[in-house]
Amino acid sequence: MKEICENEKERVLKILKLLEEHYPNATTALRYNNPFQLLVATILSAQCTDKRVNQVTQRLFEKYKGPEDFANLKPEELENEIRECGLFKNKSRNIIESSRMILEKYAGRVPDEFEELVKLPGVGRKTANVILANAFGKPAFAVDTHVFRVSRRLGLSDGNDPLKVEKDLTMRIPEDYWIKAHHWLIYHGRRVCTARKPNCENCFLKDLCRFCSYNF
DNA sequence: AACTCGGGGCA
DNA sequence: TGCCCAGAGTT
Repeated sequence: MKEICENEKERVLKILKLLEEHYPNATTALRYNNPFQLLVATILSAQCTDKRVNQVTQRLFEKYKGPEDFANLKPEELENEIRECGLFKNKSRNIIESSRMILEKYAGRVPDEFEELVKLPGVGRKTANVILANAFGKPAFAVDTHVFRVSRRLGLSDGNDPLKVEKDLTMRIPEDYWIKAHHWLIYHGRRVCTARKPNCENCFLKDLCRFCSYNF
């Protein structure tokens, strides 16, 4: 039993090492370390590429900096600024309402506790963890659809819901890898381990992957 | 659990 | 041109 666990630990570390080799430039996808600006950028990132979010926020933050600038915007004004990110009506309303809550309830500061963050409209489990990890340097593993799918295929988790996957990943991956691993798994999920037709034949992880072991 | 929001990416 | 998506909220 102990031997199996040791082998599994080694397998996880090998996976991480290969991911690091192949995706050396994985950084925080959204540039902003300022908690509020990261919050806005992360809300915008739903169902949208980070490349486009960065384009939009670069413009946006030249005009509007902090929650006081967003709180009094008319929804239509903000909608026009963020239209290219899609889902703009929801995102606009959520950003404005979150800005107001941050001003009224949190004295203009983005809260640094998970339970408070998820009270903000537009902030769910994934967004809250992105902010905790990247803006506040707190231990958190953000699980999005790519992380969820790829982790399960790799056998990093057998969880059927994002929360269980999150717990498994935090158990199995060393904490100083969490932010990087988040981006590695996303890149891999987009480039190779896609939802419908994963390119297992050319995958650099195929020898270590549960999904491939089971299917080939 | 299924539906909605939505412009952009990609085959 | 049609399908899908680096989520979250509502029913």
